[in-house]
Amino acid sequence: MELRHLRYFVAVAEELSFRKAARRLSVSEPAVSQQVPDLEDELGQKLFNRDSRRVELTEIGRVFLRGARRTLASAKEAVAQAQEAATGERGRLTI
Amino acid sequence: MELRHLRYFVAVAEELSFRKAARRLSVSEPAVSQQVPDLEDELGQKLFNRDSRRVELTEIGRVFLRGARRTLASAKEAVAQAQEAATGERGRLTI
DNA sequence: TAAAAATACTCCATAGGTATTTTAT
DNA sequence: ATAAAATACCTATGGAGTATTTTTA
Repeated sequence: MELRHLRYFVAVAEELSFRKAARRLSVSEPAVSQQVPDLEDELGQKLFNRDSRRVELTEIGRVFLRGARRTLASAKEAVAQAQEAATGERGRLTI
Repeated sequence: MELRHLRYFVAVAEELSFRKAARRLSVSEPAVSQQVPDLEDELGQKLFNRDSRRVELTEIGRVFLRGARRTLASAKEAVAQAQEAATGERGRLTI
């Protein structure tokens, strides 16, 4: 599992559409149609109920969505904290 | 940035050795020697001071280590929660 | 000179694209 | 008939391996 899987999953969960998620992610729809099932296979759990007409989160998908968002936010924060630490360090050095 | 970068970074940070980290990750040392600088490049920050003799975390590396661990733990927990939800759901259905 | 990281190179797995098919309304 | 997901197929990016070089204590 990589952050890419989580990014794609969250986009589909928020758009409730593979096409719209793909557009938002700036990738093709088949790329999303590949990665989401890959993630489901790795988890061994269906995250969406879907047919050609509607996409909806499963109960497990709703649970995983919280964890996926939390993880992506954590990654983002880790980067931000490193940047802040760098700024702080530079500040200390150049004073 | 992908979870792979964080896994490799944390392994090096804990082993303070690219070789030992590679062994622990069951990959070759050059794989680690490639991914860690890739991560540093993406962050725009050095995470380790290193020469052929010693590897040590930078101040920024120490900050990022906390975030990387937290993120990996979050990903792990997200999976665990999905599995637990699946177990609970199965339980409810089969009662 | 020994031990570890970095580099060079090669290979291949897979992410992603285009085209097409399937499916449900 | 339409719209969206799934599938087929192909390409190419980049992750990873082996061999080698560089570095420094």
